[in-house]
Amino acid sequence: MNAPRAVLNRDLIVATSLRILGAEGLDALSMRRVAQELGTGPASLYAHVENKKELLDLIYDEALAEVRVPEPEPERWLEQLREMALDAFRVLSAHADIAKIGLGNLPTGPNGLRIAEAQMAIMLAGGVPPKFAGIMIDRLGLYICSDVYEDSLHLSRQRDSGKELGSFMEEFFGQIEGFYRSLPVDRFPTLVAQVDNLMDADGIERFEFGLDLILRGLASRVEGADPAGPTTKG
Amino acid sequence: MNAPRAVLNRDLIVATSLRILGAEGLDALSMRRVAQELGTGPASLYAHVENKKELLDLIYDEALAEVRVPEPEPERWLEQLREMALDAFRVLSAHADIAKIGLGNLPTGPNGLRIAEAQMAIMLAGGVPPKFAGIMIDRLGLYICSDVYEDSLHLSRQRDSGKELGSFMEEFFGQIEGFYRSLPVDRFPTLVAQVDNLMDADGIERFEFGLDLILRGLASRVEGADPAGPTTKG
DNA sequence: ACTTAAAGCGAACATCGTTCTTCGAAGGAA
DNA sequence: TTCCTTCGAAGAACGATGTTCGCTTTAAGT
Repeated sequence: MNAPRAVLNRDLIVATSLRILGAEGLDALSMRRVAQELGTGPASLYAHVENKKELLDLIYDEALAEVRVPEPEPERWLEQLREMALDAFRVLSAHADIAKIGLGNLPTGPNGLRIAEAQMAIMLAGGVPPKFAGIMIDRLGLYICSDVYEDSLHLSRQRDSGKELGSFMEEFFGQIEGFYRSLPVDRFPTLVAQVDNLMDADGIERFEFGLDLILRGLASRVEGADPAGPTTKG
Repeated sequence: MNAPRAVLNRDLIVATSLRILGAEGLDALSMRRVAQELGTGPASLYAHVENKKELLDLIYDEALAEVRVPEPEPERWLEQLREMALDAFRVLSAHADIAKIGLGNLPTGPNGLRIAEAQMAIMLAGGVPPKFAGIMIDRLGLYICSDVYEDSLHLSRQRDSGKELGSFMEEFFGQIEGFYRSLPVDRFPTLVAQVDNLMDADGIERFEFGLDLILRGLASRVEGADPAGPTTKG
């Protein structure tokens, strides 16, 4: 019986984990589940990976590989920053609740560094003061990750409920809306009156709104930049 | 033997949990730990609390009780919004890593609602379009919670290391800085050149910078507001 | 061919959240 | 007072988790 040895390796473990994450979510991504998928036991994984945290960091950076980075065009620096943020949002959203891993971990993997390098280059080319650019990388990453993470919690709840996405969201937000409407008007007059404005706007809309605020704020601190920001919609 | 019965109740459990959270962190806050502190077993808690998630939601709202809310002054709406955000940041930071609970949970507790009501009232008084105000409450809450959460991860790591806070932070960021400096210059030229600008600025400074961006961005979308934002520092 | 270093892997440990089940005491009704 | 109902207290256990220990098996080096 010449069963092939050394079938296990780091890349295979990472790829398998990423597949499980996408299909079943972060809660289902246990060491045992990964091992099971590879036809072995959990102990076998520890020869290739320090611990679970390292494995998570690895699959996070692996997911970031899909984020595209452009060559800096000084005239379009704000638009480029915006495009990169939207692309990162798209990629992270596509990998379900991976954003939880990125929250609070500054980028040390090759792809995280690649993205940070591109952001820094774009901002410096655009004339953003280096000190601002340094903090901006941090703030942008935090905003993107936290927003995707928030969305992922809804998806996780939907997965647990077993319902179909559309009907689940409808029911979920319907309940929230009903809750807000049932609040005592004397204590929360403004909130109750504005329920509609609290509830409309879906995920991507909210993300773009906040991103636009941040970029407008940055532009207002950079000399020569259009204070109206990259978009003028609304 | 008139041993007092019914020593357990919701408020006592919440208060005890909040004390453990502050002293030992979120990781140490298990149902068993809370029960032990109350001299009983974990099963006893379930008579007063649905499950752990509900308990966490309760202590989160309890912590929010410390956030002060002002009467709206239409002329100072941006400053008031800023003051509330800083106050919430202060309160959440004081309760260690409680911010993780608030991430992704829209406010349904009495204190969360009280804060949202005040924010909405301030913005409407200041002339912010209701649709913007609705999203702003969401975006501000997300920004505050995610930033405090990021900080709490550092504190958690420091707690596990057993070291004193100052020396831990110094060592931690020293390692990160060293790592960045050791990167290959040909692949990450801009990043390596700007290490100093990536690392300076401590927690509160970063938070205020991002908050300022968001508020400037909002001001630029509201007619009649000062496009330079609430502060002009930097 | 023999040695050695390391991967594979079953079993176990210490946790965790939660549930089942039993016990006991408070409070109302007769 | 005495009985009965109700519900909180709590021990034990279930199924999971991340991780470690120790043994076996294999591949590579000399």
